[in-house]
Amino acid sequence: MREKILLIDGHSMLNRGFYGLPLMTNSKGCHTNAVLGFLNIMLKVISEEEPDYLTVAFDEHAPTFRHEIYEAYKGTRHAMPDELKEQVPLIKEVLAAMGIGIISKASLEADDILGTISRIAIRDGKDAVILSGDRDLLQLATEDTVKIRLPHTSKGETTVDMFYAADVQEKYGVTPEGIIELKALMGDSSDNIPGVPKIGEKTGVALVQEYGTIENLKEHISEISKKSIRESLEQNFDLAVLSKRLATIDLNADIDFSWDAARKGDLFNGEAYRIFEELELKSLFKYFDDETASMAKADSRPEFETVADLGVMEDIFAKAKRAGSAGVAFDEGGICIALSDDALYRIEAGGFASPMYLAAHLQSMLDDGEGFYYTMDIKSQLAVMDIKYSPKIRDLLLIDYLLNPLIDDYNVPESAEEKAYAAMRRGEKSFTELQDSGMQKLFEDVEMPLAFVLFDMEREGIRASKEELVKISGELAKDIAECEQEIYKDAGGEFNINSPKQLGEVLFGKMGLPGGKKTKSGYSTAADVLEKLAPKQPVVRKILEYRSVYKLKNTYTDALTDYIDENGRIHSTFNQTVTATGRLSSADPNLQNIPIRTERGRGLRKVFIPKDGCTFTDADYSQIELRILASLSGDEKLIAAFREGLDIHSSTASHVFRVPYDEVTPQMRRNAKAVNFGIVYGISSFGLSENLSISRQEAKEYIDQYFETFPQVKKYLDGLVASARETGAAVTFFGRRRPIPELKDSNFMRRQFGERVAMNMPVQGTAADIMKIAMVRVYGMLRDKGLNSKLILQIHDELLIETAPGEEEEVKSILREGMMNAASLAVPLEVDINSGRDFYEAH
DNA sequence: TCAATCACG
DNA sequence: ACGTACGTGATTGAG
Repeated sequence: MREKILLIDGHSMLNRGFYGLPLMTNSKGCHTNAVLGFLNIMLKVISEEEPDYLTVAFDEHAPTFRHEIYEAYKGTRHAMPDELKEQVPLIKEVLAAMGIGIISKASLEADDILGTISRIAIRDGKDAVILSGDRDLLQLATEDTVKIRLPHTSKGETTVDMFYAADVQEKYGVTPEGIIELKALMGDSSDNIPGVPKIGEKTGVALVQEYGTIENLKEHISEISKKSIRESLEQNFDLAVLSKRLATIDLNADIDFSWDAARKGDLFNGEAYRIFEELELKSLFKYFDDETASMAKADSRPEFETVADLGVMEDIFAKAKRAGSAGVAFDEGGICIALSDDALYRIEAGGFASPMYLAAHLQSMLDDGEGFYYTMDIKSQLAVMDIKYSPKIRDLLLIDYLLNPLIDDYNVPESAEEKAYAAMRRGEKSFTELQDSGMQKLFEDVEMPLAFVLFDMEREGIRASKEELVKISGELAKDIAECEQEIYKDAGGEFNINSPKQLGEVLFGKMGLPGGKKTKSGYSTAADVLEKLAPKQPVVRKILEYRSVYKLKNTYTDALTDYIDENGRIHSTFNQTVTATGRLSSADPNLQNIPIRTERGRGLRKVFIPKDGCTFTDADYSQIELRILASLSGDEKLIAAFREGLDIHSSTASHVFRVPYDEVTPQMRRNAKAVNFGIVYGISSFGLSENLSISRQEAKEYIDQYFETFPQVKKYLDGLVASARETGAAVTFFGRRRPIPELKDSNFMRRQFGERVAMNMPVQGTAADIMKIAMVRVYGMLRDKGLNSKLILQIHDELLIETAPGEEEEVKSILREGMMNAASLAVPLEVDINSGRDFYEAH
C-alpha cells in the first residue's frame, strides 16, 4: 500500500467553515464557527482517506508576490470580517495541539505550498490528497496520484467531491492544466483573478478546448467568429496574460518540508482535548477515548484541598471572611472556597460538620464577611443548601448574562469546585466590566435578589388536578379520533395529518385546493396560510380543529400530567439567562404559554388550583409596553391618552382613522391594535399588511397616519436605531444592554432585522426590568409582613400569588403597590387584579 | 438535529 | 431586487 498525504488549504477551509455555519460564540463571546466547520470537514476527510501524513498550508498576512501583482492592478483586497480574523490564530493553535504540521511562508500563497508538496509526493512515490474550497486547485490533479477534494453543500448535507484528472475533464470539460487557461480567460472573482471581460464559463471552456493555451489562442484571435468576444480578447489580452500568471500555481516553491514533520500522530490527545474544552467545542469530545478525556479533565481541573477537620474549617471561614473577594460554591457534599490559585479548599459535610452547621457558617460569612463572594449559578445551588440573599453574593452567571445576553451557553461547570474556581478567577474582572457598562444597579438591585425569588417560586410550584387533566385528556382523545376520520373521508384516504409534507400533498396536490401559496421546502400549511387560502373549505376547518385539539392534548394535558409531583404540584424552571431582552422564560414545563385565547384552551386553566383553603390572586400590568413607549418617547398625545384613562387601541384608532373616539368601530379598533403591536415590534408595512390581510399600500398609510399623529414616537424610534448603530447595542431604561451585530451585517435583510430589534428591545426590555423590580418588591413585602401567601408564577406582565386564607386584601394591596410603584414613568402604571378559586377564574 | 407548527406575552 | 413583524418553549416528522 502506497503512503498518502492529506494537504489542506488552511484559509480556504476556514473560510468555508465560517460561511457554512451560523455565527456561534462560546461563553466568553469568542467566535468559533469557522474553527468547528474546518475541523468537521477535515475529520470527515481524514476518516475517508486515512492518510499517513498531514499538512496544512496558510497564506501569510503580508501580501505575497501574486497578491502584489493583483493589487497593483486593482488596488483592493476583500477585507476579512473580524469574526473570522479572530479565528485564524485559534485554528492554528488547535492544529498545533493535534500535532498537525502547519506551513506558511511570507512570499508564498498556500496553493503554491500545496502544489509543491504534491509534486514532492509524486517524486517520492506517495499519493497526495488536496482538500480545499478553491476550484483553482483542480489544476494540480493527476491521473491517479494527486486527488483534489472540494467540499460541497446541498440540502444541508456536506459532501466532499473527489477529482482526479479524468474527473476534472468530465465535470469541467478541460484538463487540469486547462483549468489554468480557463481561469486566465474567465477569471475568478473569489480569488481576485480579473480574467477577460465578456468571457464566462461557457466561452472560456470552448476556447480552451479549441486552442489549448492562451498563447496559442493569441495566434488565432482573428479566427474567432463572435465579434464581441474577439474584440474583447484583442483589447484585453494583457489581462489574460496577467490572469494566467495569477492562476498558475508554483510547483517548485522554496519551502521547508519533511516527511517526518508531516507524519500524522495521535490527533485526539490530551492537549487537543484541553483546547476544545477551552473553546467549548463540545461536539468534538466524542472523538476522544474515555481515558484521554478524563486525564485531560483532571489536568485542567483545579486541585482543591479537602478539609474535614472542624478547626481547620473555622480557620478557612475566618480567612474567607477577611478576604477582599473569594469564589464560593456548594453542593450536597460541602462547600468549596477559592481564595486564590494557591488557596483552594473543599469543606466536606460529615460528622460534626452537618449540612446545617455548614449552612450556618456559610450564611454568617455571606452576611458578615468583609469581601464579596462570587459564585456561579446561585439558583441551582440553593436546592441543596438554603442560603438567604445577601448583597455580598455575586453570581458570575448573572454578570455574564448582563454583559452579553446573546450567548447560548454560559458554560456553567458541573462541579462546585469548578464553579468556585471560575468565580474566583473571573469574578472581580467581570464585575468591573459590569460597572463600566453601567449595569451595577440592575445587577445588585434586580437580578441578584431576583434569583432567590425565582428559586422560591420554583420550589413552591403550582397545584394541578391530575383527575381533571386525565378527564380532559380523554375528551380530547375522542375529538381527535372523530376529526381524524372526517378528514380521511374528505381526503379520500388515510395519511399522517401531523406531517406538513403529507398534508400539503393531500391538500394542494390530491385535492387540488387553490394554489399553495407560501413555500419554502414544499407547501406551507400554517394556520394563517390555510385561513387565507380557503377559509370556507370544510377540510381546512377540520384540519385546523384537529391540530388545535391535538396540541391541547399532547402539549398541555398529557405533558403536564407527567410533571405533577407527589404533592400534586408542578414545578417549572424560571430561566433568568436565556432571553435577549431581559425577560424570564419558563421551561420543563413551560407555564408561560398555557392557553387562553380560545375558550376550549382556556378551560384548561381550571386544572390549576390553589392549595386547600387558599385562593389565587392574579395581577397584570395593563398595556405596559405602550405606556413605556409613551413615557420614553415623551409623545404628548400618547401620554395624554393614558392619563385620561382611554382605551388605548380605540384612542389610536380615533387618531389614525380620524373619527371621534366614541365612533370607533370594532373593526377600526382591531386594526389600530395591530398597528400598536407593529410599532412595538419595529414596524414594517409588509408585516402589518400580512397581519391584517390588507395591501402594503394601505398598511403604509396606517403607519404614516400613526406617525403623523404621534410624531415624538417616530422621532424616538428613529433615535433608537441611530444610537444602536453608533454603539452597537440597544439599551433599556434601566441600562440593560443587548448587542445588535446584525446592524453591521452585509445582508440587507439581517440589517433590517437589526433595526427592528433596536426599536423593540428597549420597550420589551424595560417592561421586563419593571416586572423584575416588581417581583423583588412584592416578594419582599410578603416576607417582611410575615404573610404565608406565595408568589408562584410570572407570565411577563402578570403575577400569580397563592393567597393564604385571610390574607386576600393584604395581598391585593401588596401587588398593587409593588407593581404600580416599581417604576415612576410619565404615565401611571395600571394594574388589574383578580382573584379566583382556580387559574381560569383569576385571570 | 432541524424545520414546521403553534401555545403564550 | 430583496423577503420581514418582537420575545419565548414543546411537539412532531423526517433526515
